[in-house]
Amino acid sequence: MMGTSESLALKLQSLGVDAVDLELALQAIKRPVHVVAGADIIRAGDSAKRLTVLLAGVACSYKRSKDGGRSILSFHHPGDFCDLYRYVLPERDSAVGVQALTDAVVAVIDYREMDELLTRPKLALSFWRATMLEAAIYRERLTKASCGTALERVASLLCEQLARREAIGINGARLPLSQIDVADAAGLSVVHVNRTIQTLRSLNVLSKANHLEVIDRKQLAQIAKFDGCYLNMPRLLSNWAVRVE
Amino acid sequence: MMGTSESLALKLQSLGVDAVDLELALQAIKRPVHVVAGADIIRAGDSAKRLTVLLAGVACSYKRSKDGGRSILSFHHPGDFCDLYRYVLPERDSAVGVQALTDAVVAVIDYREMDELLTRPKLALSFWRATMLEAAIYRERLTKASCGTALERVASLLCEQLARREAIGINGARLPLSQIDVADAAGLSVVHVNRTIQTLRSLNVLSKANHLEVIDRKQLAQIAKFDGCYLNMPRLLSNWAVRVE
DNA sequence: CGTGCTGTTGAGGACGATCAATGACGGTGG
DNA sequence: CCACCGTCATTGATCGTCCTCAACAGCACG
Repeated sequence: MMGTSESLALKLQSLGVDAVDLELALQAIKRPVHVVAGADIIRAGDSAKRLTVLLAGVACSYKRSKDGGRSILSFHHPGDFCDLYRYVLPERDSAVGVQALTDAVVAVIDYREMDELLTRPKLALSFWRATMLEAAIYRERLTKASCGTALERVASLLCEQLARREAIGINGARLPLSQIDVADAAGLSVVHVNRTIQTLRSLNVLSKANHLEVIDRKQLAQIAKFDGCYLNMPRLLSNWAVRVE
Repeated sequence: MMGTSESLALKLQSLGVDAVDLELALQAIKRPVHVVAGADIIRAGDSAKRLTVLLAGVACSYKRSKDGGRSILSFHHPGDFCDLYRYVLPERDSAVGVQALTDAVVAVIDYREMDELLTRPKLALSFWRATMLEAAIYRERLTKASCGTALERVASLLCEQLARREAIGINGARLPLSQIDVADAAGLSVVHVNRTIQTLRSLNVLSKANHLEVIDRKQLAQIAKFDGCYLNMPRLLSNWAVRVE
């Protein structure tokens, strides 16, 4: 797990964690395990006494509707904490689960060690920041989901993932998501997502390959009306145009 | 402001603040002012060195789209902090503003005093909880906005507001929101919100009066598929049915 | 070689947006 | 006191986006 904690380190640094605290936090991470694509990392309703951190791969937080449908609330990338909410809120019965979308590696921090970490005020503030960032992401998704067209929603989703991955040192233009994942996250039908993606391909924004690969980020950001500011990642400001008008 | 801080006290208590910390927090609240309906409480892009707390009235966080449209991200009720995100995230240019929807009273906590408050670990955790709760609200709104029908969206919105107001001791069935506010928050056109509300009226869920008044909460919660758990308010569990199926 | 999953294509229909007009109400100034 | 105005609520009609259903192609898997 030596190599796999790099993303986590970058993530924590972007949250303002200093060198000493970073070392402490990394030492608290224990028991890395592999998870196969499609498996649940956290079952809804389960209430373990530890935090789960994604170290490699892509996962998603999701809810099941009673008709069996999956509604994806957010994607997780390496360095993300998957269940911070369970630590902070006494709420027993969160209906939210976390599922691996690719083969993944996760590790844990026991609540006891987390308690220790939080005695350090600056570290506590950083974790608060992580939650604030999550809220900002939801907020952004919410506006796009409420008012945006399908094209905007999908483009916005892709921008967000690319930007977040960039922030943790993953610069590839390819996103390991299926169209089904995108549909469940954007709140669109698979059929329509397919057509939307084809539109993006015909605009030379996405590659013609049968996987999800972004060719023209600038145009994608334009279509999405994407303003990366809300992600609060200083490293990104140069790459993602700030909408001015 | 003696009377107006009751909601804030209830809110903080529901976040787990103990008596001592509560007293400290309340003492940090300064300079209450009246705001008329429609006025901005916080302008987007403004970066003041103080937190703003809503003490009375209803407000909303909103974003303006470039065509002048208003997209409401969340409503604020007495006791809510309006701009916690600015304190926590260095992000300078949040495009989010806060507007009073009714005549309101707001007060402030200077950042310096907030820094003091946060040296108390339990209080810091409570503020983190507040943000986590906000995130949970966004998450819930997101699922409804993505997958729900207009009826579900509107009903869900109303349930959320009623439940949150109940948690701070406001039990009235009337919500001081215009149909325009509901439309901007639900991501629907005013016209369609109007028709949706008429449907709810014909179902005897809303009163026939020309303001927004909920008659049958149980049915409203059913229509909204509302599960108040995510609001994490112990006092409410008895009133809002937990969806089981 | 079948079986399952993802991606693709076509056709019809529903939900909600948009445009336009009218009514109801309160406030303001003549 | 009444005419005028602005805001909010309401109604009708049309149109577009996206959903649903259904079928099929490509590919990995056992």
